[in-house]
Amino acid sequence: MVKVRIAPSPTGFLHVGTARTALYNFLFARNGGGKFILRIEDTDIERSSDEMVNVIIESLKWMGLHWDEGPYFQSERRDIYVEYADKLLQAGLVYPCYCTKEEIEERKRVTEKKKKKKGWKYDRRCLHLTREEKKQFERERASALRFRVERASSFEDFLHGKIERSKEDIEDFVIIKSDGMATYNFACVLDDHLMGITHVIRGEDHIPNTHKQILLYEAFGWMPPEFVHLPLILGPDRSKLSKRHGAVSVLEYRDRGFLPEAFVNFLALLGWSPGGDREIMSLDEIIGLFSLERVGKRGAVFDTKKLEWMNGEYIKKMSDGELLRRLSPFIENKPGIEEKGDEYILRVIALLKERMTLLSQFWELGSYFFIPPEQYDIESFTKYVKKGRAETRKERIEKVINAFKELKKFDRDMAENCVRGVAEGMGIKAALIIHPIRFALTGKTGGPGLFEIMEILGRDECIKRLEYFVENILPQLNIKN
RNA sequence: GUCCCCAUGGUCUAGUGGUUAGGACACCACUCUUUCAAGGUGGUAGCACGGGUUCAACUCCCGUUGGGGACGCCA
Repeated sequence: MVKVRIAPSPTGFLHVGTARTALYNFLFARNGGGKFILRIEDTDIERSSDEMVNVIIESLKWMGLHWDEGPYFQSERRDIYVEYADKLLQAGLVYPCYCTKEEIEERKRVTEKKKKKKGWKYDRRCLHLTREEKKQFERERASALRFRVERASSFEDFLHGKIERSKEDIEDFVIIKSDGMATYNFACVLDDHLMGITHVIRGEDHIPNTHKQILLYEAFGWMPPEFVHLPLILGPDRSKLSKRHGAVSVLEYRDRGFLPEAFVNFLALLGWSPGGDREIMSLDEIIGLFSLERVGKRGAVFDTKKLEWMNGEYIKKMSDGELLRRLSPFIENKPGIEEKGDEYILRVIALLKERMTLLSQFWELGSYFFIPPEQYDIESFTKYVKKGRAETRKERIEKVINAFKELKKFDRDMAENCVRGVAEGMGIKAALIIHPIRFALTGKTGGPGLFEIMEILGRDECIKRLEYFVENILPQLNIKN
């Protein structure tokens, strides 16, 4: 049975790239009936935080990636790492290193300056210490443990095939830090082996690490797992996606109004394709279709525009009731929401959902259903008037108000007949009067059909807003009648 | 700089030796409409280059170029 893991580090929020890695691991496990485990790689005690652990967990849950085991914490497995490190020490495969960070940095700086290029490798100073020097250091300094690299490393990557690296290109790397904690490479190998991980699916930026890890597997005499190095997710400039490209935190996407379904669907397609033309797929469908063979080798640019499009597709397909639930965090504290109630909001959702691409747009697009316009987009409206497509004579709008006052019933058809009737009576095209009315009611020049808006607002509210408009806004327009 | 990875339109991709190189996003135009979206129709745009292999290369091999990644007692 396959067993995979996602191993994020709680030194920051869950990154979009890590999220995609998590997703592919999850998909691979679910598709093959295997296990997906969560392991928190918090060997950097300084930089790890409980808060970030929670953020990671919340992010994975939001995406619907449920794990079967864990979370395991590497910070709790320290004794295991030390025990295994000791085995390597006994076997003479690792040696204590007393160099301080500063000393190493200094030697590195000097060497690189002399060679006029980058590419420092630990100089093995502590491997060649005399007995006396060693004794001296042992008394004065804490030691780290370095792995003695004596052979080349080679492994078969699932996606890339054979990847090799000569021993000259691998430095003697630290496996136990001077604080006694394992480094990433060491903890990772031990855990992957001890936890029975069969496939290590991770980002391509780990390829250099893999060579070190292979050496460790060999040192212990263990079978390494299958390695699958996924291409990276790129920013618009084709470099590794990072904060400077904009939002990279999963929760940020949630908060901006993306649906997890859309987010996951989009991420799945960033580097994988089911073949053919399918794009909109549920998580279950993706699980059924997923295979590592169909994962590409090319880094993919994270295209927010397409994500937004996809999100809009999901919103449009979603039932109004479900949408109401999803919308709640975005509107619960807005004015008028509480008073109007779900029934009313549902009617607004029906009008707005085909115009929304993000959940957060509901309020921007339709706040006027709940409170009178706070702002009127006079600039846009003026353009309209100048094109001769809107009428702004006070009397004409007043005629509509009066006609409305006569109406006993008020639904979209009544409102429409009424407005069109007034226009006809004045001998002008209905559109000329429709535009200013929309503007008076909503403060905007675009939006759902005017008569549908009217039906929801109700007769009295329409009259109120029209009167307010005639008195207070129209004079500001500064347009000759 | 060294090592490693990659290469189909602006972006995500289908393609697996013989295709008018297909789809989606974005963009443009038209259409629909009271507006904005959505929808419909159409359009611009691509196999990085050079050598091989082959009757035949986008597809296979090599090189060049270009892009990216790693070079931490971070993960």
